[in-house]
Amino acid sequence: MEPDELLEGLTEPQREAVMHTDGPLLVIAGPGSGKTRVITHRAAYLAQTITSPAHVLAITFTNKAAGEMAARLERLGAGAGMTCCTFHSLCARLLRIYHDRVGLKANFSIFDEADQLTAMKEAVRRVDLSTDNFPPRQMLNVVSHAKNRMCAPAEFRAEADGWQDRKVADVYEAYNEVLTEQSAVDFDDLLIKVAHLLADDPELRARLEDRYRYVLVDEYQDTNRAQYLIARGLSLERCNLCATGDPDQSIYGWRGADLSNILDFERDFPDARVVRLEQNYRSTPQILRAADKVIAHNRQRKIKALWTGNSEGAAVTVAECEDAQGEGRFIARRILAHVEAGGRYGDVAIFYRVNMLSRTLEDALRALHIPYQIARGVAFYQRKEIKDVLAYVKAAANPDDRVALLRIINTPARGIGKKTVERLLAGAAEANVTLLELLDRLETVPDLARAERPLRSFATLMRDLQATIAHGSVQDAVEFVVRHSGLLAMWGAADDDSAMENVEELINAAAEYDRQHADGSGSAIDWLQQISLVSDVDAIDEQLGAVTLMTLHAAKGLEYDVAFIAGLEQGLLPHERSEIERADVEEERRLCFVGMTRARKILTLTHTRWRDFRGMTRRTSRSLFLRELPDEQVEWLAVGPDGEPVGTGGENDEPEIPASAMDYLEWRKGQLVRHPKFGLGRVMWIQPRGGRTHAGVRFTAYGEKTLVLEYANLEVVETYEGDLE
DNA sequence: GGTCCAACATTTTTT
DNA sequence: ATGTTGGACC
Repeated sequence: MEPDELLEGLTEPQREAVMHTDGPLLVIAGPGSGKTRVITHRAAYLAQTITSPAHVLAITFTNKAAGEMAARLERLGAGAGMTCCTFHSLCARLLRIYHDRVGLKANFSIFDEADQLTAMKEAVRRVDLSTDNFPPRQMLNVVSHAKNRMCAPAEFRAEADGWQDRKVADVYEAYNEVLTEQSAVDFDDLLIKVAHLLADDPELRARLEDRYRYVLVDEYQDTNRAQYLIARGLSLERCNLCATGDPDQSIYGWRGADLSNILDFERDFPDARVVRLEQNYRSTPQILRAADKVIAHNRQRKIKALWTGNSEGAAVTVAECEDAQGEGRFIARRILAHVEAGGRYGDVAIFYRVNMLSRTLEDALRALHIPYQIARGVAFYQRKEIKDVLAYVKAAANPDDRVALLRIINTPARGIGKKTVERLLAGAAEANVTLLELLDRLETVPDLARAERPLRSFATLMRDLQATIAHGSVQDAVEFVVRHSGLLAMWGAADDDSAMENVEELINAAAEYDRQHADGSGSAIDWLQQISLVSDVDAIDEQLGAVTLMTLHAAKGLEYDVAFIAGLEQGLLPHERSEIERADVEEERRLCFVGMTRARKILTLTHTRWRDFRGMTRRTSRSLFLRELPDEQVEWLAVGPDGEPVGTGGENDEPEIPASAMDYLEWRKGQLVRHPKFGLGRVMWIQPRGGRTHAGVRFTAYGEKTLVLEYANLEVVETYEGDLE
């Protein structure tokens, strides 16, 4: 496509953004304002007018977005040679090249969450602390936060306030050591190591800036400090940084995203051009107005004038359902109605705040035979059988990766027990060799006794696997593991068909990778890297013709004709963590805003009166955000248990939220109670837990249920004339 | 050294 | 409710 053609059909501000070639550019783009189109056309325009594609770097938020951008560029005839990727994959690639400058080997591992947890446990133990007082999970959070702020252990210690903090600094330092020993990095390291590389090596920085002369960063509102430094580092001299984003869609503050990156862009680049895209081409006025009304309640916000020229559509619907099952049925029926009216399943998405909610929704969809897919790419790779297979490949590809090797040294059980492993670890530490190397000189390890024989055959297995990896395809490597590791026999013995099916899928994925790298550019390490960096949305397939389920976080950047948001309840959206721990209700509101603005034509928000949570039922109250909707053009429905509307909802008949536990001292074992939904029952047990009071109540009609007294809205029944049991 | 069961905490969101 | 962990037992 010719440069002029790239400008066709663009509005004035869009054209301005596309044609701004040199110098800093900030595009503040409201939802549905054609942002993707603008950055794609701008990248193509750059590549065709003043530089070659090889000098353009486009950084997106997910691999999927990167892939789509590459595909669009190709359609525009400007794709070849351009780099489209995420921050993480860019950094991983750079580190494969410049690994020695940051103390890594070329075949370094990328630790996923589970690996990180294992490493953290070791770190806590190593500094002689108890995992009870320093929970590894929590430590990882603290460390990740520090890393996102580019705060190294030494600085962390300098800021430390009190004994506890200093100990955490020790843990942080030890954790990094544990990773480095294994030539491993975590997700945050990918970013901060590259950020440091750029800061500490001016010559290399200049070379990279020359390589990537034009940098585009999408979803800039969700970048953290390290990502900011990388973007800045790559545009230090030429300042050819184009950032696009929307402060109202910043939803990753909990992950260290720093809104000031986008808010201070003009201060960072005083001569920055700022383009605002405020016209929405996506949604009906009803949807946009509702979303705008909600987001307007945020106080820390720059006012943005969202408007649309789209024609009027249906009112936004709010449905109050009895419980999660009713909610699922309601949504499923609506989807069916949409399809009966000529719509397609693929037009529809269901969003929710927490993954847990997908379960009942899935049940409801399945019951009505509605095809669906869940955006959950990572979940597949977290399955035990998949992790086991991958651990073999990892351990062979990076012999320093102790976490991987220890995972599989006795999986399946082959007679290498805890004692033996301890001896091996001690032997490896003493001889300063990797475990894998030690396996080739077992004679130096004392007291192996009957473990020696399995060790020798394990050593042979791993050597053969390494040879397969070196000479064969990725598929060969995976198949070698499945065939020779004994895993297959283990699943067979356990009658675990799903494990075998999943591994089949893994082999397919490996084969697909091989096909895409038929030119010999692939490697097992690269494949593993790709897997480490998949995101949930990467798994979704628009062509599938199925309803798509995903979290609100995953929904960013996507759009659907018909969108549902489930679970608009206090404690869920906004999530209770944000209400209590931090004053982050505004981020929750932005999340709600993101969800609402995904819809093109029909937006339906649902909530339930009762919600099951960790095995107990509790009364809910309507989300704050529902109260913030406009009065006009919102239809309030009350939905019966079967999922059919039974009237108008929206009245305020709700119980006032949490009464203190003190009010419930009257509850005793054996007490007769009446529940508004389950009817008559008897209290079987009471147990205070975490500031709430849990109780088991046996209902005449519904059997025994576990309830939270503070939420359950129970009524004491003093005398009862009838027959209870 | 391996297996099985019970107690326990837990997850909000994700590269 | 579900998954993990550690301890008892084979």
